[in-house]
Amino acid sequence: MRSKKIPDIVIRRLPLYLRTLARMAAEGKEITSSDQLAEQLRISSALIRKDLSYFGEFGKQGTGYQIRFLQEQLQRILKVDREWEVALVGAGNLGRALAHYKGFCNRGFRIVAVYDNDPAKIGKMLGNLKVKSASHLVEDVRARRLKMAMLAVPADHAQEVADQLVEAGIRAVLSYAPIHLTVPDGVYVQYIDPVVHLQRMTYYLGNRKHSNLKGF
Amino acid sequence: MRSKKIPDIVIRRLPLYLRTLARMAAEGKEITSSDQLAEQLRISSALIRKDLSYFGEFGKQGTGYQIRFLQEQLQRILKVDREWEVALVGAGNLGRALAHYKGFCNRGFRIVAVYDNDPAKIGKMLGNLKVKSASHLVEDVRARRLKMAMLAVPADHAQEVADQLVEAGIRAVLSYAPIHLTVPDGVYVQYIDPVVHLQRMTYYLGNRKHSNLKGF
DNA sequence: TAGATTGTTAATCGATTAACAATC
DNA sequence: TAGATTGTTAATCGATTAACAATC
Repeated sequence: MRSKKIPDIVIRRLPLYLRTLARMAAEGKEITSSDQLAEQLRISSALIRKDLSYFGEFGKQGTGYQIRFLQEQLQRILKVDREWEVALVGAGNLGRALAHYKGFCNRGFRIVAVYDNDPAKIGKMLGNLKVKSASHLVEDVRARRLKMAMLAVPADHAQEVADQLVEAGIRAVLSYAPIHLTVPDGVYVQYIDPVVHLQRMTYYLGNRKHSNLKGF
Repeated sequence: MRSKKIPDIVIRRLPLYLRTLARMAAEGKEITSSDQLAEQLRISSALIRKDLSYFGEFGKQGTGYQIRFLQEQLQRILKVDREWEVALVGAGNLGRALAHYKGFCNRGFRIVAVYDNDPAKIGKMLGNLKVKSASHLVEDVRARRLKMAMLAVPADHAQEVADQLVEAGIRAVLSYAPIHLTVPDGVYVQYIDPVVHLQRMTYYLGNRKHSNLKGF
């Protein structure tokens, strides 16, 4: 089963399954079905069953899936059955929001260091972390063997910082800068750009205030 | 050309084209080609030409695309050749970061109102906006005829706020809450959940610190 | 048992790519 | 003109769905 290459599009859905399972577990549910998951996620139940079947047989005919068990399996598959230590670069408003965000810790991640190049910010506390000088980034990240980083710096510094992160041994970057980063093979980048998401919706919005006035 | 339904996956790429074009324009370039765009975006040039051809003929054989012109066309298609007024709900750390973010204004969006239900935050300034009570949200948003909103509230309030936004006439929501929102047909939702993005990368990361020790 | 739901196959659907005539 | 690049078609590739035997 693990033998043939699993499509990235399948991998990309697994975190969504995990999130829905967590929700169900929080509601006290113990068992679910591909139909229930499908309804929550607005995809077909066949797709969910097929996705899961790449990795094993996690359900029981006639019953469905044990939520706790399926969570554990997906966490293992996605390698979030552990805690990844993450570096954060950028201690501006966005960096602060990320540093304070409570949602990382129980889903596999913890920010363990914050860097900035602004002397006014270096030394200040962000949550329970002291902001360190970006000049220590490379040696520091390498010494701690960090593999993941979040990038919350202005667009015009993003590539430069990305280069440093790669040099320091970072393998996965979550970038909030609205530019495409160039990185070597084997380094993974995901982007979050709120404007892109907003622009994906405006296409579908009618032009006029009174959209019930069809044709006018 | 506008007659047959355009696949959503095409629409989803247009903002990325727009972003790359903006970058090129900022660098002083005036003309580009599907090959150049493709290289930047790591997709095939044929795909770019095909995507654009859904909407018209924007290039010139032998020459390529006038960057400024293509930007204008894409902005028009995505309806971001205007400024959309956006409501922001949630004045916590994330809300603050969004309120201060400079990247909205020149890409079609402006936050014009901020709401929170925390008495300690109501009345405070967030950037140049005064935080208003969430109790005014519905009448306020409706009166201003706002069509878009950003949701930066804790997960356990997100659905409730989403319901209010829909009631107030909001047609598109960008949600930062890590849960699936249920909304009526005709209301569009996009999600930003950094943990999902992180979890999409860990699958590909080796387990061990010393990943050069193959097999051990 | 009867009912429900899985895992899986084959069919369908849709998206991407290769190729090239048109043409700037 | 010669070279370059578009817009578009047909072929390929990949993803989703429908259906159902297996089985809990």
